[in-house]
Amino acid sequence: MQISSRFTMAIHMFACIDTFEDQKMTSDFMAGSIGTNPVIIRKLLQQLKAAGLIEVSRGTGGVVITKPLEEITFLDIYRAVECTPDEELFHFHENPNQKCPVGRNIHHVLDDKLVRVQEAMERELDSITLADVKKDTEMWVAKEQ
Amino acid sequence: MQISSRFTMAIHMFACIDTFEDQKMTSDFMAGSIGTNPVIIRKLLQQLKAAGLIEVSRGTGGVVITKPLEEITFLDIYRAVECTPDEELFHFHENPNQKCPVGRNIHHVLDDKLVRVQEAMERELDSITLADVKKDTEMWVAKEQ
DNA sequence: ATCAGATGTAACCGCAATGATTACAATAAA
DNA sequence: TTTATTGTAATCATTGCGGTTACATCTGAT
Repeated sequence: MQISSRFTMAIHMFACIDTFEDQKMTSDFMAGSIGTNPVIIRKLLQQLKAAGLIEVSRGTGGVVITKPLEEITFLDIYRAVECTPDEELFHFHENPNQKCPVGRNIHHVLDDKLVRVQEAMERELDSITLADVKKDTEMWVAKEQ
Repeated sequence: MQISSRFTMAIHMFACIDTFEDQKMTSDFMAGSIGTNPVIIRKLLQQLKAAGLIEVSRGTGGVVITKPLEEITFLDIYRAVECTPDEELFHFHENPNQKCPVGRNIHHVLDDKLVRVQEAMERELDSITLADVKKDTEMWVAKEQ
């Protein structure tokens, strides 16, 4: 299974908010840039707001990023929009047979290994920030000229 | 989204095949240990066979692991049973607006970063082998005495 | 006070993947 | 030939995703 496109959409949203800093950013505008529906954007806005990453102005519209870009990591965004049960990357089969020596111990054997994999992934997510996105966006846009 | 339980089920299957090496291993037995249906097991057997990790004896039953356990990594198993489109961990939103400077460049900006995260995860998956599982299974089973 | 333009949110829809289940043909060995 | 097993198709319920419509709510401007 893949990580849902909410993650890349959320990063795209931040890129819009920052790139068009001088304009009032609306869910309609972002939906247009991302190629989706404004309601999808508003749901993501709520998730990002709940995570404390943005503030949204009701009625008037407009979004403000609440922290410096270098303090918002991909992991922050991933956790904000990816609703994984118990934050667990791996779904463990739920009824191993306790009467079988393998079934009885499979969790003991695997849990730490799965955690290692998840942590490796999260470490890398945590090492990338929106400042990196800003820098590279500006670079690619400049390259267009 | 979570990685499907096929992954932990497949590892559990290998643990069964190895632990009960002296017995003929059937899909019924493994289904009993894992707590699922024999048909689920047989589909997984087909995927593991297609990946060249096992051989299955039709008619009579029985499974043979085709390589030394230390040569089968979690990444091998992950790739065998987890059917992700194009092996891509992240699902990218599909219609970024080419008329918007952000939408036009978002792939350029993000692709390498997403690859870094995926590679970090796969590197860790590749560092764990079935030999590790065998060792720890034996340890935990011994601890029961 | 009203209006225009936003957000917030509920209620659906269609689609796809997962895991489970039944059924049965094909196979191999006793 | 019988028996046990695999291979596989068909079906099902559930879940999550992404999309869409509808509408209440809010805010600032006129």
